[in-house]
Amino acid sequence: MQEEINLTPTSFIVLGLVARQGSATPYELKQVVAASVGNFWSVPHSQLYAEPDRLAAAGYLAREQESGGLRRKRYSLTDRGRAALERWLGSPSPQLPELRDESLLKLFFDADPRALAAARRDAHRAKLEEYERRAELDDGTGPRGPWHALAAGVGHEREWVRFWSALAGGPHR
Amino acid sequence: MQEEINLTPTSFIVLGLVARQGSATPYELKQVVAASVGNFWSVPHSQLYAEPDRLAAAGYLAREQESGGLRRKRYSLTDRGRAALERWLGSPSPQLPELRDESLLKLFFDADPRALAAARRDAHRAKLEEYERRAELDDGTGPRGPWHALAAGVGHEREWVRFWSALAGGPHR
DNA sequence: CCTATCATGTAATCCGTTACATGATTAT
DNA sequence: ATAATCATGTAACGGATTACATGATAGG
Repeated sequence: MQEEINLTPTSFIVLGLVARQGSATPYELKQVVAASVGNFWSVPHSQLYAEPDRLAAAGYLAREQESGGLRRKRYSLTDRGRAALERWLGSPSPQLPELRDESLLKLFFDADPRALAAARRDAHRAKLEEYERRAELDDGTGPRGPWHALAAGVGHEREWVRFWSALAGGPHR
Repeated sequence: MQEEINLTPTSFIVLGLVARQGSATPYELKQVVAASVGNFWSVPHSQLYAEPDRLAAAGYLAREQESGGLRRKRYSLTDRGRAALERWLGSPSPQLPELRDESLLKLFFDADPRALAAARRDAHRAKLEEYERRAELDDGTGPRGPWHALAAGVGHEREWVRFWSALAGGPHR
């Protein structure tokens, strides 16, 4: 009777955000994804409508129809969902993530480094500055997870600014 | 008569490798992907059978059946394929890549940082050492693209070793 | 000779992307 | 009022992953 599904990272983004909010509608998920985790793992809004239903069908979320005018669907964690989230949080991730940077592919296949590098440097610089601004706003209250993730993002962007800058500036061939 | 397809990064990996090799069979592609670009953008072998056919149907690759015992399919670039590859190499990549690091998701959702960090640090350290070994082997001949990509990988892994080490070692909460 | 691994594919499923669509709010 | 944007979805398609399958080669 309960559908068997396998849980993807998208699933855990939904479960994690619903856990943090207590309950959420797809549109609320869209908002909070955009403002937080979407910076390093974005989810198109259509998924934020489809995925909660998938999770509900498998018993990880409870779904209630609001009775008000919009009759929106609101989701909250079931015990099963909370357990799955906890298990995931406690388990190691065996695979290293892949870069999957299209510019790096182009570089690999001998695109002109100078031409690539300047644009990439600027793009990463802009992202870096955005993160740094955001980091300044953090007041130290609230969960530490997002703060750590932000710190990771800063380091990451900084490294890429370094790499592409070096390539844009100095090198010979 | 010619199918319309849109070209994904996987397409360009195939086109780029076929260009570099002159011609290739799916199995050869599998080998060379594993040894090179697969380090930062892997492609499952089934795709390396399907994708060349897709590209051939759209006129980007020519396909010939070998007459020998195995009758393997061998692909080579058409003018159309070469043009598409060149166009791609010369165009900028507008989007910044996303991290999509599952460990970072867990960190974001308040998994225990210490537990995560030690394992991540070691994994990235191993990858870093592999890259550094490979970099030593490079003799400076051959195309510069892969060399640059390797340098990027070294910087990237080094940064992650730094980040996770800091998290595993010092921090307080 | 037998077994394990290499080599070479095909098939099914499914998640994710993209496009389409429409009612509600806000701005002008 | 009208236009624009916000809010809330649905539908179609396709590429990617996973699983299945089988012939060749090499090791024991």
